[in-house]
Amino acid sequence: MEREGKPSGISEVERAIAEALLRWYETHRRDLPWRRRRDPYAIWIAEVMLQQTRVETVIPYYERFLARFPTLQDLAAAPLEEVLKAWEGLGYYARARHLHEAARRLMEERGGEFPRTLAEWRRLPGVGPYMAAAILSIAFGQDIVALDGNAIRVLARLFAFDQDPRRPAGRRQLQQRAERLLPSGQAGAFNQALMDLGATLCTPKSPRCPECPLRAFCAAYAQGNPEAFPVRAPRRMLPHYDVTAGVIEADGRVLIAQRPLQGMLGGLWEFPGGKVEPGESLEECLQRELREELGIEVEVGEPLLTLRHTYTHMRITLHVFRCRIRSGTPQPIGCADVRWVPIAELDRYAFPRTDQRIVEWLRQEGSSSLTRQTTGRSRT
DNA sequence: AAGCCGTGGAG
DNA sequence: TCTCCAAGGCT
Repeated sequence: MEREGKPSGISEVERAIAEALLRWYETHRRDLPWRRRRDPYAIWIAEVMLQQTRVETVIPYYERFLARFPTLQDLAAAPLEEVLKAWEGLGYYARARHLHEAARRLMEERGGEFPRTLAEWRRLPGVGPYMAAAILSIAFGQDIVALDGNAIRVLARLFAFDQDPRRPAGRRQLQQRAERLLPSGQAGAFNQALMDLGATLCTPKSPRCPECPLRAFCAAYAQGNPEAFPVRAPRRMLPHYDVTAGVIEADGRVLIAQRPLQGMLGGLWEFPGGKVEPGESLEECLQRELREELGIEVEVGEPLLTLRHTYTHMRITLHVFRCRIRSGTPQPIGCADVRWVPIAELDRYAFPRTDQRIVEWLRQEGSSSLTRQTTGRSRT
């Protein structure tokens, strides 16, 4: 008794798995902001933000972003700077640049109409195989499997899948096996059910198998080693770098530079500086960086603060110094732009986390020195 | 193919 | 303090 529109040879077990999954999802699905609506724009924004990012982290960003850019038209019409500001602190900033560029293209080339095929979605910057499938299944109800990290983990355990799902061959294999499970007309629920299951029960460490609706079908559970799946590659050691940054104040303003649009933290603003080279002192590094990036000669003053930070592929210790310009006028030589900004207006610019901490420090320093001044004046 | 790309929370 | 890693995509 084959159902229509499905691959042939769907077994009773495969049907039972999908049924158990969907039944569990009906009662256990998480109430998330982007699940309260079904328009492609909202789903798209959520999917971009959720890349490699926890739900709890995304929610406040999502709410603010949709309030600020309610429609595709609003997003396309906005300056990139405002989109980056809305993204500030969320990380992986290329997502914001790609999202903005894609919105502009959708408006210009399609009159604001969203694609309805995988191939068309994939042509948009920032849209990969997962996101295209997720949007089409969730927002358009198309019968397409969307495998994210959660779904991959759930399925790898369900099948005790011994290949590496990050490699193309393993990925294709898992995709095919997932498609056999997909109940037609319910791909959106099916995909999200796998994600919720992976996020809440079938977690990377200490999965809560006793509560799992798929326990009876799970090969890894039967073997007693669910944590062994999916197979993962060993981690590499993170290199460490010493980095310097300069705070240059003049006439009540502080100098900030915008990072090049491409590459790490692209388009964000920072206090200029850079990596210390072998055999170089912190002061020498800062002088060299400011000469190379801004074309100015500086005198390095007092150290202000030291920050540690871990990025995806390196750790840094950031040494922040006050600096004074000896000669030259700052120009955007090794950066996208340069600006003198009153400390009170720094919050208009998008900074990476480390520089946000410097901004915070400057504000406190400013208010405390203001307190000192006020106290001093009152005594005079 | 494999390295790059942020951040914060959990354990 | 340290490791792991979360609704991936780009080059």
